[in-house]
Amino acid sequence: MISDFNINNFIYNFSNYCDKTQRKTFLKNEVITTYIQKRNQLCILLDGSADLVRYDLNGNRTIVEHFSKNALFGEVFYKITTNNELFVEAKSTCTVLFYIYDNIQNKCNRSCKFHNTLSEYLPELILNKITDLNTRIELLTQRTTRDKLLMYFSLISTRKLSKSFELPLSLTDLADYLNVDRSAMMRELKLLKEDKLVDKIGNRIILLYE
Amino acid sequence: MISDFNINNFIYNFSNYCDKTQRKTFLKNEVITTYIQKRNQLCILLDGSADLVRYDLNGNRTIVEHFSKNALFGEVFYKITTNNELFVEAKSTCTVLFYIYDNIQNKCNRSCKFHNTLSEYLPELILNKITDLNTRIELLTQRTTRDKLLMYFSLISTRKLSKSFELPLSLTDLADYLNVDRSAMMRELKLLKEDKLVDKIGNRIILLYE
DNA sequence: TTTTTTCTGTTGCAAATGTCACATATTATG
DNA sequence: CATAATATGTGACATTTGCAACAGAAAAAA
Repeated sequence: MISDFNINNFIYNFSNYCDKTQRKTFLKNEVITTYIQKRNQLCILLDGSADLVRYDLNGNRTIVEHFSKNALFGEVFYKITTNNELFVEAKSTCTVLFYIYDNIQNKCNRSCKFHNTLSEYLPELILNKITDLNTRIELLTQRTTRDKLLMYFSLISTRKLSKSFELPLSLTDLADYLNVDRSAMMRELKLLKEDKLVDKIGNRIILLYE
Repeated sequence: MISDFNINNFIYNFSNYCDKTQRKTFLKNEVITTYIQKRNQLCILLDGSADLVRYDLNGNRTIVEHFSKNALFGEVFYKITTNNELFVEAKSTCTVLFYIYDNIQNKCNRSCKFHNTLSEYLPELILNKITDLNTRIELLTQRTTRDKLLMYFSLISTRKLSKSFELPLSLTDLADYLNVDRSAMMRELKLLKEDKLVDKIGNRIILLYE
């Protein structure tokens, strides 16, 4: 397991010494990158959180992925298939490492400490990314809005080790993340309350089952 | 880019010489593995095709992922979050390499040719897996059944370099892959034909737009 | 071959979801 | 602070989707 200390340590100490990487800071709501060209750009979110967002022709907004600290993203991971534009938007102040991924073996030079360390950490970061994507697919393949909400709540509950937690998202964003209409989601949330499965006090969700 | 020749060559020649791997063949419809325990199993599909399938409590069947030659799968990539059982089922005769992934650096011994070669190829296989998962998410986040069908057809069309192609799936499987009810999907398919966007002759789909 | 099973195609109806419109609350911003 | 912008919450109505049931076609098994 990679500790936050380790990864931050390695990035902050070495990334500026490698001429193939770039480190940049973004304010909330700034666009970190777009997936339009076909660059081999690989990004590591060193700090903050961000969303990969798509707007379709009907004006629907979808939060395709949510990234938090140490997440990997970027165009290397994407084959452009649709005409829709994809943006990575900062949800808070973000520090991002940009890196052109040609080949992990293809280091800038043999003794570049940054690249050696990146090679060491990358497998675990990648494994985390894949499990995140699989979890995302599990969530999206829930058949009903109710099931999506319950699974989402269950995920956060597990992460926070509590049946009661603050939503880390606005309800508007949650609907865009679950790929459902916001007002339809609000209705389902009300039904969950009426069925005494979930309680909601302000921004706090309390799971009432089990 | 990894050629099929290279990867098969390396696997078939070396996998038997490494005591940390296992190679096994499965017939159509056999269960290759389940995602129940939390082993660090990593599998490489050397030949054939397979589906990751989930059955939920209501009897719905979902094809979570589809794997073809050189795909990676296995429990390493999965955090078990739901109670649902996940199976990997062979769709044709499959050859699968099983490998316990503790650490890619953690080779059986320094001179094991298999592990050295695996280390070399794995990054590209992983990159392919991530792009596949991202494409899967794009498909699942289409808002309507019509959009899902059109995107799916577009993906196959691009892959086959033709507006006319045989469906590689039964319609029943396609519905389970798009996460929609089969008869509802059939209805939408009929509407697509009526709207002259798509033609369907037997198993063959012809895209009529653009 | 015959029989059985699975797949395709279709329908009416019920249920779920999306759309729109609006009021109020909350949060940003000048 | 006042004002604007955004988010929450709700309801009536339209549309989409799911469900169940069935018949015929195709494929698999005996």
